[in-house]
Amino acid sequence: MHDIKFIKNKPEIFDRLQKKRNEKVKSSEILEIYNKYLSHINKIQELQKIRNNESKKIGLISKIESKTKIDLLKKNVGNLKKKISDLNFLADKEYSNLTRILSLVPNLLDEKTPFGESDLDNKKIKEFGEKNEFSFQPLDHVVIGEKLGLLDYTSAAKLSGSRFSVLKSELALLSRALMNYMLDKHTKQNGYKEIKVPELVLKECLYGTGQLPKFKDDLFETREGLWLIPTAEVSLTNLCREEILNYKNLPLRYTSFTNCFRSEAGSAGVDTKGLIREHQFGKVELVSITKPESSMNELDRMIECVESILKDLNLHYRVMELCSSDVGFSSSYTLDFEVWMPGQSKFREVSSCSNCKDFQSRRMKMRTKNNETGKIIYPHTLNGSGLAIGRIIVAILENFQEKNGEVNIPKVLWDYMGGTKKLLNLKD
RNA sequence: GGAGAGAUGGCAGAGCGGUUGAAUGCACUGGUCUUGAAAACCAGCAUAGUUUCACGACUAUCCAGGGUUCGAAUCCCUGUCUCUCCGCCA
Repeated sequence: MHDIKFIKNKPEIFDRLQKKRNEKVKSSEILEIYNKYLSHINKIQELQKIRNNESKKIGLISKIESKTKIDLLKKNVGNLKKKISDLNFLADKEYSNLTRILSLVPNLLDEKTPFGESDLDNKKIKEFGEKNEFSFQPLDHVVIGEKLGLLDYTSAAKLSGSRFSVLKSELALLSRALMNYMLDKHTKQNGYKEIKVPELVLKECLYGTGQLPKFKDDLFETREGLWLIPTAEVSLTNLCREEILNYKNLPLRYTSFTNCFRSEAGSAGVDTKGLIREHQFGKVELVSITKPESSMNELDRMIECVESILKDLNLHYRVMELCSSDVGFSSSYTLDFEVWMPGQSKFREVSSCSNCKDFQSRRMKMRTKNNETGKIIYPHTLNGSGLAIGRIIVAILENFQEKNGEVNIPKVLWDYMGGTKKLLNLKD
């Protein structure tokens, strides 16, 4: 949510940065509604002041004055009440109009975010490792998994239809190993606090992080009005919704493994089979809540935490700076991590790290009191995948496959795999 | 799901329908004292909004939404949540 006073004071910046996103909103229409609202509010407060004074007067003189005189006073206040409630009705109308519009306006882009018209304009800022050499034609993860008898899409379709997976035996274990390894890394080495959170949340949470009201169609809603989270960012960030956080405790760093649920409404026909794009997938998430001035440093730190995992796994990846058309609704500046997938001959996103600045904290009324100034301020929120389990499984299957169809497990996972170092082809 | 109790400032916890935005304690901030710290003492300390160059003034808020009243933290209704007891259940 935007600070209306910012729009009022710096309309040209607001308009320029929204235009950079290709958004149509104009500060002028927003301010017009806001000014109408203010004029009602001013009148209301004036009348309320009179009402309060008159009521106090009645209380004071009620024991001395005659009944008729008091009744007259009461009648006058009664008239005021009617005017006040009429004006309140008008003010409420303008206010809900204002919030309805503002709730659909995306975050202001950071000046660092490059301009671009599609994901083709994203800028590569870093690359680590290099493409594996294969003496044979590397296979896609679905083929590898099915050949090994560890991925079962017939069963998945029987249970839940398309965009679901059934993982078996060592592959199910690999999924669990990755979760444990990543959580251990983030809690023991990277300073994050592990939290186990609900995966069904109230709509207020989704409003707070920015998925609602605009992206309703991407989410699953239950009959009871609870919503399945599309990412643990929702649950973790909303832990601090409507809180005044202790300034001294910042930054807060949370990590959690959850299942994530996405309807994938807009991606019909794309990646319909496999672990790349599923309705349900596991992900370890990182969330940081920081003082405003240190959020960009925190993003750098978060990136290192994500990189530490990719390096451990020995994966070839690149870091992309998202351009203006590709940065998400709530984010101001985003970096994506893409891992090379030889079976598909392309880089695929496995993590996205965003600085949402005070956009989410304003939406969810998360605040903190600056000790030095005594002012109430909005902290900055950041989130990053650390990482998406399904896509990392794809990366492992495709990058470490051998000619006979077997797959080597990265060394850091051996202990987590109970000593299993390789996915064996037991069929042949 | 049934029966009862409750929801007040960062936390704990008072509060007769009329200067109660709200006692008190803790926490927090500043000061005195101390080599430093602790302790003690003194002072400050809710949030949102309007208005003002500023000091300030004003308005709203005691879970949420309605209602009664000239006036509600205080009375009434509805909802949400929490706790205790019973039932059911991973």
